Amino acid sequence: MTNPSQHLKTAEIEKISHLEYFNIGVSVDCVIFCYDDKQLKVLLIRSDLEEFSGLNSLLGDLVRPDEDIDNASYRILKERTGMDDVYLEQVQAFGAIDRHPSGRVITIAYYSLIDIKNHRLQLDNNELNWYPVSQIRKMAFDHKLIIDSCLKRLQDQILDNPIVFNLLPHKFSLRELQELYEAILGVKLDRRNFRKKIAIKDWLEDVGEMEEDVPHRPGKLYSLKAEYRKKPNRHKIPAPKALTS
Amino acid sequence: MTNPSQHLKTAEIEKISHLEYFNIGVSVDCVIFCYDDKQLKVLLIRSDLEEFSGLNSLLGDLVRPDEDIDNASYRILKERTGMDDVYLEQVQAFGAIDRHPSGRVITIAYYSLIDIKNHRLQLDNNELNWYPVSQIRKMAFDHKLIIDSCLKRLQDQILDNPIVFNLLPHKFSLRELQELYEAILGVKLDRRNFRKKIAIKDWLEDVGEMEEDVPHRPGKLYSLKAEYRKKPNRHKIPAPKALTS
DNA sequence: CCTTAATGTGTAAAAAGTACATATCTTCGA
DNA sequence: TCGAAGATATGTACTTTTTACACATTAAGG
Repeated sequence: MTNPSQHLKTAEIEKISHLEYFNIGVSVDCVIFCYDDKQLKVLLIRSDLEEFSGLNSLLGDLVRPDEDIDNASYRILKERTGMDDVYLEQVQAFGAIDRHPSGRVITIAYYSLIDIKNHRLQLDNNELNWYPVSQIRKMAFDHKLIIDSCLKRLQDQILDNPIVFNLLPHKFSLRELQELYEAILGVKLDRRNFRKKIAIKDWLEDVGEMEEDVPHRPGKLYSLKAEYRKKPNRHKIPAPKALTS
Repeated sequence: MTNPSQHLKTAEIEKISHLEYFNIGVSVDCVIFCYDDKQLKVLLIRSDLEEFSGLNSLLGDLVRPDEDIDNASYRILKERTGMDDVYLEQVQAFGAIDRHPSGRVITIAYYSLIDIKNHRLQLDNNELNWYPVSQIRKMAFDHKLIIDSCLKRLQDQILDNPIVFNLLPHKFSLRELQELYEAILGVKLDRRNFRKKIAIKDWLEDVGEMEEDVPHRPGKLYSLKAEYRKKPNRHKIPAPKALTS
């Protein structure tokens, strides 16, 4: 009737850590969304595992023992995209026994929203590319499942929380915003009803400018009100804590 | 630009598993809800860690290397309550560096809904008890945070999904159901509007019986329609898979 | 048999969501 | 420079959902 995970004293951890319990790897996988060419896209990399040759996988890495899991996902994002002020949110853990062909690795899935226009990242590396979510089929590992879970979470959140603006430039037109919602939700929306709904939320302010270089009548530009634009916490990597091992 | 978690070949895993990366423990913690005495309660155990002396903690355990994380939470529930056909759902992982005083342990939180009336479990062990959610203050580890997250998830789900019935006996009155919703959501509901809303969902069927032994006019009894009563998947513990270690 | 305490039920008003059409502005090409 | 094309901007009637609210009925208990 006691709880082994509580029971562990320092000495005991040392004793068993290299035996049964601590033989599980923990990784973080990031579903990095962007909005480009009127499509919701995800950043994927060609898998370098033989078992998954020809398939893509998410960006991920093992969590370091002295690293918070949120920080691990920020680190991956920073390493891959160079960006560090991004929206990131944990979705859930995936822990099927055979999800990793090389051993037991439990992964924690995060999704991220970035503005591709502001941060043009170097994709010279042709192993790393953006793929439209709607066209993603087979993936390495359980990554298709992870993407689906993250997309669903995103869809559930955009109606109540002003988060999609992380996918857009600072200034945008209502048409762009509507097309983004349509891309995420996978439905067509009525323009007048959409504008009414957005107006009620009172998230936006008119920046007093108009679209430029569009081949039609330009629309007004808006931006998210500052009060909703709160930066995510700075995720400094803290000094390593003295560990027991 | 490569992904260490993918890179791992069997030999490499063996080489590093006892070094840096695999020195993280993975546990599962269960927020086991029941409904009793018109209150939502959680099953807690007195912590046996010195650091948390006098505090309660959730029921949890380390995940075994050959065990699916969902199965780990079922195992804990089975061990602690004797029940194995329960509603269980993962919420998220908690992975702050210093959340466990004895070392690095990442935990995955689940919540569970059980009907205390049907399965009277032996609480002779006075280290293990039910506590009203509304009265829980300080907890061992980050378990207060975990309980709050699980409660929020539960609150978000009960309006759309017929899951609260896992907390009730097979037959129940609409008053009992309403009181349960009130206990979970922490608000008072209007009786007529509540009944209308439940009627629209069409989840219930009249069992043709009345309450008994109540000190007032008895109400009709209802039960959840069979089509919504789908048992959770049987979670057999699978044969251990050959592992690399 | 009278009191108490709960069950059971409907309607009107307000709010939110949906369907839908016309005038205006800018570009572009004839 | 004029007209056509294509997008912006906007309001209203209709439907659905949500909310607020009161009274007759039933069984238990003294």
